[in-house]
Amino acid sequence: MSGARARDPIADDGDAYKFCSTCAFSAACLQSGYDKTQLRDLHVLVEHVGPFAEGEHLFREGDAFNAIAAVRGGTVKTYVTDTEGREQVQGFYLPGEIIGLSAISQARYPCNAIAMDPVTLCRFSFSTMAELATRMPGLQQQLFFLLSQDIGKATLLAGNYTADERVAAFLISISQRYAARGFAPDRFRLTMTRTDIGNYLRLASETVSRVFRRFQDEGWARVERREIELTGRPALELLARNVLRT
Amino acid sequence: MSGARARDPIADDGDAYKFCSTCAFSAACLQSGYDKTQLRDLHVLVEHVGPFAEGEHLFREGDAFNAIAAVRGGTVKTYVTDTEGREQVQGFYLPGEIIGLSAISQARYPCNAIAMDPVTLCRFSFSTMAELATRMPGLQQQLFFLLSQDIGKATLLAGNYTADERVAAFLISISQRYAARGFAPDRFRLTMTRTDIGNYLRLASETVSRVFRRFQDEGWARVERREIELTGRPALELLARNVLRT
DNA sequence: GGACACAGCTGATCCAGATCAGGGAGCCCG
DNA sequence: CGGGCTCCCTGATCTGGATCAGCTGTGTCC
Repeated sequence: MSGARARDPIADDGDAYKFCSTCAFSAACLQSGYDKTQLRDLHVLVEHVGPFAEGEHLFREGDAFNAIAAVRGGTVKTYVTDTEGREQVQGFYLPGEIIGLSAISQARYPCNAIAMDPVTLCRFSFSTMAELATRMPGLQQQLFFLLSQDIGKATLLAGNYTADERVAAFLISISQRYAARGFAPDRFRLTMTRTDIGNYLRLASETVSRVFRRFQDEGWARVERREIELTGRPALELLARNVLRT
Repeated sequence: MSGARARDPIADDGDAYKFCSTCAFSAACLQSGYDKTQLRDLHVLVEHVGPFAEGEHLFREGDAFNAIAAVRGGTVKTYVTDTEGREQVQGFYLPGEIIGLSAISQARYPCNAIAMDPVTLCRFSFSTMAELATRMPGLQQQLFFLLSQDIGKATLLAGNYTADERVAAFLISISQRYAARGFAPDRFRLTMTRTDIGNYLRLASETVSRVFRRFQDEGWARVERREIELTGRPALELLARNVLRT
């Protein structure tokens, strides 16, 4: 059934003493040295929410911030709209990844978040979590880690890259992130349109199409509508190297 | 003497119970409710280092990370070099701003940091600070705040903007950051070359020159080598609006 | 003072990717 | 089943900013 699994990645259920295995917080959990009471504290503040339907907003720019959330299933897109009404996609969030960290400093969400397909979340009250983090150094570390990681991620796309480099980095990044959560890395289904990818990579959707075609002609990928198969990883990784800094 | 102050911004000295007034950590200090012992804890881990000479590296990509630092005086540039040897500037840090937060997640600095002019720093051991943060919720909050703020900053430059928008945003941002620390906002001296500005904004240095000239012709700024005077703030702010999201 | 290096400016040309235009394929709904 | 979506693809043209080339002004070192 690994084919089916690759097509519809969803985090497995956690239980009272274990996080969903894909979750970015599982690392905090895996650290030994906490008694069950503390783990229960951490679990108590998790609230499973959703499903949100495709196109539904999880939050909007300016909404009061009080919770961060881990994606359990589905894909979330965050974006802002500029004064000319053009959409700038800030990120895509796959199962196991954390949304909302950039909202801490302003106490309001600085962007909109929308479900690309049916989305379920684990929501954590941020203030409760921060309070708990003062008693659980491992949790505090994990929060620092996640925040710092997001700075790095945001910095990557700010660079000066060609369309080929950007698209390759996009594919390799998606692939790596699926792989890290245990999903098939070389075959997956994109949940977003070419326009969304373009708005994320700062390219026109036509350019995204053309680069996909070029990659296919080179034998580096098979692209059929949203179905992607990576057939020439090394070449793509070489292109992506500058962007991803690997 | 405010003219002289504008030309050479430097943070005032702190003392045993007070941070330098420009420092990003002063907020944690201003919060009431801590006894002097705790404040002393915080001060004890501050190490004044420098001065670093112009062109000297504060750290290099790959160096082990153990401390974050607040700029006390001077300007710091962070940058990476791509596979073709081209420099990508990631940021400029003015007095009061914090360097090194993006290193937390990897335990190594992900970029180089170099002094643009004589630089002095307040260096804080990060592990000690994190440990202290478990006992000082205000400090923990401040760290979360700073990290989250950096995510937002990094996101800004990733957008899709014209050369005019980028340069205007650069000038307004520098101006606002000086203003926030109590320095003259409409008249300042850039410490970096046109090439550095271009590498930061993802523009050729020639383009930066041409945009400066255009701004001058429009009467929005007086530019003479590195000396800048903003004479048409509203127009520049309008241009910068999309980038800075204000 | 003279020679050299480097920062900055400006003009001419080029090009990657945007924009414009049109066409086809899958999909939902009456 | 047909009509009208939206998404995606592809070709033609345009353009903002890069690149190339050359010049000027300002240190700085001998």
